[in-house]
Amino acid sequence: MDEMQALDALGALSQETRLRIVRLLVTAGPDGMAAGAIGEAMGATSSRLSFHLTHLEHAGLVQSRREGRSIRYSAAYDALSGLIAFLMRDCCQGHPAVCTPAVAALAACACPSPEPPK
Amino acid sequence: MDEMQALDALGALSQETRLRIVRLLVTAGPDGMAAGAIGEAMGATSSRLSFHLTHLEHAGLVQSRREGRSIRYSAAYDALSGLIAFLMRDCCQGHPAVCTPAVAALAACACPSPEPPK
DNA sequence: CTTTCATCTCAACACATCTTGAGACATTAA
DNA sequence: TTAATGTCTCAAGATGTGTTGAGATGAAAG
Repeated sequence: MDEMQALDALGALSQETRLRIVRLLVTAGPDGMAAGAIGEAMGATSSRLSFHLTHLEHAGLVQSRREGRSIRYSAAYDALSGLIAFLMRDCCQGHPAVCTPAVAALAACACPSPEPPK
Repeated sequence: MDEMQALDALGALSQETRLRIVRLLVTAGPDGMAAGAIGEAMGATSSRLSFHLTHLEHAGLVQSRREGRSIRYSAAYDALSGLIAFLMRDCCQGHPAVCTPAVAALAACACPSPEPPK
């Protein structure tokens, strides 16, 4: 991810409705959700929702596919991890004061670590 | 870091000038840089620079202290790591597809890992 | 083909953001 | 005090963003 993509992604995520959409789609899994279901969960009108979904798609953070009458949106996991990696690489140059606590916080969350302790 | 702080931080970073200022200040170290030196590095007028620095300070991403005639700005490392941790926790709930590659990308960068292999 | 359903597109408006230039404020030196 | 330096504040204008409502499009059912 280059700087321009990162700026787009950051801008897309810096809006309450869009951040919540991404959160919803990440937890929804790779199959994603139909636009209607997202709108219901967000309490958004169809045109408002369409505006934000288009914005997120242009920023590369979600992807869409038609399925019958509805359109399913799903999180672009690679773009999200790319953004986080960009922030860490960009911030961490010689300064682990940023990355070390961030990774430590991740270890304390429910996610499996890169090397699961199985 | 809660959602509102994260939105502020994401919005602050989603602007080219401000993202570059943060990058500059992170690499400048804890002592930071005087506003004038930042402006020179960015090629920005004093009022434009002041606008962006104030924006970043309100978002909690930088801090300032007066030093003689000049004002030194420095990166708020804790806020930056807090933002990254927020993104990972928020994105990673049950979905290591985001966090695992991000942490792996970090390991490939010049930064010391949380458990240095010394 | 017509209807229905799901979603998108468009124009309009309000509001926020970024940039600029002029000037104010605070700090130091003469 | 006066002058010089470094930075901030303010108002104005251009541009960008988010919301709404009305209507268009596309897909499936009758």
